[in-house]
Amino acid sequence: MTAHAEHLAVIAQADIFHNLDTPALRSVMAYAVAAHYQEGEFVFYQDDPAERVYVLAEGRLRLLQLTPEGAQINMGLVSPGQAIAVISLLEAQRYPVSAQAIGSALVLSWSRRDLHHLMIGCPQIALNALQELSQRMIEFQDRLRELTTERVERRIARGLLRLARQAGRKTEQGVLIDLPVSRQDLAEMTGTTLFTVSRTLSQWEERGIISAGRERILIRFPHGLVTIAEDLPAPHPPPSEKPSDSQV
Amino acid sequence: MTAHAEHLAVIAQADIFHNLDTPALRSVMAYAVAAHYQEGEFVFYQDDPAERVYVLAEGRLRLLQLTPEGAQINMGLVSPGQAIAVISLLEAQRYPVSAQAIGSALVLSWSRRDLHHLMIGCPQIALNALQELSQRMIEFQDRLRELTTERVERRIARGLLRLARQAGRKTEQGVLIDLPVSRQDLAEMTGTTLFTVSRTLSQWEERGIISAGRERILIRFPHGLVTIAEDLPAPHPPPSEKPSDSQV
DNA sequence: TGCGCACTTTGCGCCAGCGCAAAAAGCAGC
DNA sequence: GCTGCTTTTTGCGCTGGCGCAAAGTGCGCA
Repeated sequence: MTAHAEHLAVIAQADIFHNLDTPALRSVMAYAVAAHYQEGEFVFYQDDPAERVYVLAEGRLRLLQLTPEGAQINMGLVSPGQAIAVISLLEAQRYPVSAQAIGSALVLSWSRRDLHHLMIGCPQIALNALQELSQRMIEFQDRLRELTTERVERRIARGLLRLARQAGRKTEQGVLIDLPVSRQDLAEMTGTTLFTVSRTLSQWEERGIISAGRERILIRFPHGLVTIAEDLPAPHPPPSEKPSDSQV
Repeated sequence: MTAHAEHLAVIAQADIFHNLDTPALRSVMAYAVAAHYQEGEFVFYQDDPAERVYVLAEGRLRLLQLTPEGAQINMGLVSPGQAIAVISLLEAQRYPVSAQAIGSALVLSWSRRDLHHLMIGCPQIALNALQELSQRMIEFQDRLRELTTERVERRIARGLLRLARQAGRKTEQGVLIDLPVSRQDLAEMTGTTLFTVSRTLSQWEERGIISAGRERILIRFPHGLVTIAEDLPAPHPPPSEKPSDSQV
């Protein structure tokens, strides 16, 4: 389905189309194709020929990579305004990951040809894309470093903080991860197993740092997580719900 | 030092300046600054304000990232023609890694302003940069996946194969890694310790797959490494030097 | 030719985190 | 409220790979 005028605002919000003037935005829109996806549907599959560049308008996407053995790891979360599959700009490439909708999602996309054409006419788009990619690159470098040098507990703490940043919603209880996140998901994101994640979360729950349920995590005391992530000397014990463990 | 005409050929070779016409190349050159570095010198340091984009003309660079604890990991190798620190295009960023010369190196660089200006005038440059970044992104994703899902031995095998691809020189003995690579370096690249690397290489040496010395690695039987990297059922034993272990 | 340094090997002990199995707890649909 | 499915917890055993110490080796330099 071709994009309508209603999508113009969305396009203007996207990182990759920042700082474009209205005529430019209009021509971007003219080439856009919009599509809806339901929970669990795939926007594209890893290893398929990369032909379109996507921008997420609404909802969230999960990026998955399959290992040769069939195991699956979570390469990241896409929030509205982000572009994915920029690799499609190059000829004869394949998608390096699969993109799957979490909940329902609205996605805009452009063919390689069209976006290439738009970029030539409006280099700012290419610069924006470069910007976005660079940022993501840095994030990857950090994850890589964490993975090679840090213990599991720290990695999980960081993973949770990252999630909170990307999909956290403040409530009076604390920061709620506004997504169904299973222990398995967290394990994939941090390079460990669901067992270890489960044990670690339970431990944090006892300490009052978080409060976790089935595919639901509430961070009650974010600073506690930061402490673990940065390996600081444990600060004040968190404001626990329970009356007084230490005084009994 | 400002670039001279002699650098034009180098510039034309760089991935980021592919497919430019001669006038464009000339203006690129007009803004370039060339600099030489000796073994071990740093082109830039992590966390310094990112102000220039670099293209390696000759030699090799090592990208290093420091952990908060002071440990250091090897984030990659830069070969001639590659661009680094593209992040500098954005305002107010800092270099996410340090870049250090291996042997002597010739580096061209452009200021944020100038390169930005060049890209606006010639969008192809931005597209090329996007291309280069995308490729590197995929490599990072792969490393990330390997790190979370694969055993140490496989990671070392892959690391070695990657090195061979980037800096391998064919000889009649096999593929020689044309760089001083210590066990420590390999350990940083693959997320393990120099002890484990040492043990693993010794083992491979016994099997005749490689032949290693002080900061020197010769891959005698690349297929053996591939076998390990892909976890295939061990193929023919390698054509060992030693007369006949199995028949004695 | 010999010294000193940096890199490498090897032995030994240990434990963080994995892997599995089985039980428990949520959740959804009927 | 019951049934069945998915997610989560927990116990237990195990081992890959780390960490350290000490000895060995190759290389550059005087």
